[in-house]
Amino acid sequence: MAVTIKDVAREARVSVASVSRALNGHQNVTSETRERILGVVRNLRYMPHTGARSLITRRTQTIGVLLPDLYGEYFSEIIRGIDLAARARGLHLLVSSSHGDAAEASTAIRAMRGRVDGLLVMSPHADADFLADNLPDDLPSVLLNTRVAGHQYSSLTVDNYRGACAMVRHLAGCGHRRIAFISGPSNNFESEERLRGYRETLASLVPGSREQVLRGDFSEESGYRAGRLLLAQVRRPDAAFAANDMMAIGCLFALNEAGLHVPRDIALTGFDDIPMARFVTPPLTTVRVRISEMGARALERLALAIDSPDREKRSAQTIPPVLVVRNSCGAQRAAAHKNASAVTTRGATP
Amino acid sequence: MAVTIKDVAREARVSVASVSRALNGHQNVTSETRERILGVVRNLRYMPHTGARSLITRRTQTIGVLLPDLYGEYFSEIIRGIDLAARARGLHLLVSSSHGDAAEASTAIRAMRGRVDGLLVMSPHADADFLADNLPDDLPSVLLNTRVAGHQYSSLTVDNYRGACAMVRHLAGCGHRRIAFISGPSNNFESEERLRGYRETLASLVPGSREQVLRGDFSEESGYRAGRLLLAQVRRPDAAFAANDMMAIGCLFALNEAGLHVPRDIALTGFDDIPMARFVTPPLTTVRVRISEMGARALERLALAIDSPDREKRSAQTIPPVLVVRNSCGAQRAAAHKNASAVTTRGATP
DNA sequence: CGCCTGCGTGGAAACGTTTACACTGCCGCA
DNA sequence: TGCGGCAGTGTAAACGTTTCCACGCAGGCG
Repeated sequence: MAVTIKDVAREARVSVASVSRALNGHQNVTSETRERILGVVRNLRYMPHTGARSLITRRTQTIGVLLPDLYGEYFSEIIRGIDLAARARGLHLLVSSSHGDAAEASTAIRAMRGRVDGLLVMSPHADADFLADNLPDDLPSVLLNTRVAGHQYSSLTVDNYRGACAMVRHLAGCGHRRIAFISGPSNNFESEERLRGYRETLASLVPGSREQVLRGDFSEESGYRAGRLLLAQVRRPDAAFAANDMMAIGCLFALNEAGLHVPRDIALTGFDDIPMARFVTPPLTTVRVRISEMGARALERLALAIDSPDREKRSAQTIPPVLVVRNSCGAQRAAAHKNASAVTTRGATP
Repeated sequence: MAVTIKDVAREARVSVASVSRALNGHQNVTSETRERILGVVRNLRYMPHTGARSLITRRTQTIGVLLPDLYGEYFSEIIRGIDLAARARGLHLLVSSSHGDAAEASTAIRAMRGRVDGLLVMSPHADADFLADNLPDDLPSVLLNTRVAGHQYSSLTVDNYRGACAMVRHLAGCGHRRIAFISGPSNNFESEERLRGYRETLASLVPGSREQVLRGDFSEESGYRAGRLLLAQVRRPDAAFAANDMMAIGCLFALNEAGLHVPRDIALTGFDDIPMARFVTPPLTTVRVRISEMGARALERLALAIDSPDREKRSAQTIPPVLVVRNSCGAQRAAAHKNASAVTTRGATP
């Protein structure tokens, strides 16, 4: 049986109230009794039961984090950013991954009731109905890259549309005309926005061009398959733009395997700027999202909302991404070297 | 104010006991009342307060995970594996990173009291004293790659020593004689074991050889610095073995930058087999740890210990790692292609 | 007809804290 | 001397559940 505050009180010959006061640093307890109590606490190796405490204080010092998945560098970076900001504020993290399953996401959120002070939800496949049904309205929440109706929730969203626009503009600027797009999963907000950016920019910038969309699902494997499909075409595009970096890397594998050289034979770009993008050969031209920073920022907003729920202003913030030009698009001659990848902001912030 | 079980009871004109029974699927409640209660639950959008529930049931369905850091693919993979296994068992995850700080690790563990059913601790810098002082002995725990005295705790440990031995043996077998080692942080169990493997195998296999150890800290940056140091030497080694993949990748950058070709000019290998190891050029010869699998296994053991604490047998399991030969060591001619990297078990399992 | 059984339900204790409130001395001041 | 106030401490309620126990009632059986 674990030692409780009562055991400490008995041993120290005081009431539980005094033990509580001593432990929480309240003033109204003599230093003598305080010392005695703390001594007993050490002896008995007493640790307060945080669960019981939070029942009465109504504070858990914990943030619930709901992610669609935990696989790959993208989510790893998100969590890292969140953790960084959480640690700075002494908050703990209860993480859950829903694997794109709405039912699972729903139960995950329910399971958090009473264990967290706020919710950080990243759910690119969620729609307004889902949120309305599942998000407790008494729990401060921040939505991350989630399709959101209006000003009903606090949200932080990467401007995927503009990012994709910037990339297509860049590729067109490099002289590429036949630009293929490797899309993410259907019904995914981020994927859809990136696709939209590709479509519209291609149509407006390269008149008479025909779009070519290869369906992927954000996984390396699907990028590889898309690459194989590209290779099989009679008239290959001169550039491929993958909706995220992992698919670009998978595609790169397929192209290399077939003996093609990127960017000489075909340009290839991605989206996200995961750490790995710098390390592949050639280094990937991509759209930088500052993933961990985004996670940290989301947590900051949530923490603010928790601390002062009264003046919580629910607003939708948009983060402009930034085009990062490396070697895979053929725009750069010089060999890339560490930390010196050129960063261009062309068109990312209008 | 959030809606509680009392509100539901009042609305449904039953006692809280019946509501509880209806919600938990107990038998002794007529289907009529059950329906009525569940209807009210839906109407009021009632969600049970899991915190209050766990106070009385003494189950939280949550596992505490303490990691030294959250940065990079290694930890990302660990978490993924843990999450995978946890989801399969309907368990939640409370994660904490200690950033190598013992005090922080200590408070993190304390903060978990009453919120978790068990603890998964990865703390390569912890010693027996720290564990004895901070690990509650009434809480089932599993230690991951942690220096552990004996049979006092349940633990899962990669055989870093043998892994390093296998790598040095392989490099020597490739004809390399001057083999440098880029070490991890001091006072880190895993780092020390890998260094020991390097030292002993080098001494026994290459008589008259002189070891060369460059001090790193597992970060890419430190690998890069080690690479610069290697380049500055009058008589360069013909192989460098980094204590983890990220340092090998950093080192690779430094070497490439200087115009050296790996493996022609110098062989380079790592440890861990993080996903990225396959994607760099040349693909990295390394020691495969099956990181996510290890995380999953650790969780399985913990879950078992929680379910039947009576017959919990505290034992120290060791996982034999496996040598993965790719191109960076110069042993292989053929171009690597997806999923076809040769896997050799030489010496990994005696 | 009376009693036992069993089923559905309600009352209340318990989980481990925090905290509002009450109490007890003691000190200082009028 | 008497009284107010205050500092230190204790009592008990509260947080939102689960569950033990008791109760009432219906039905079956002797």
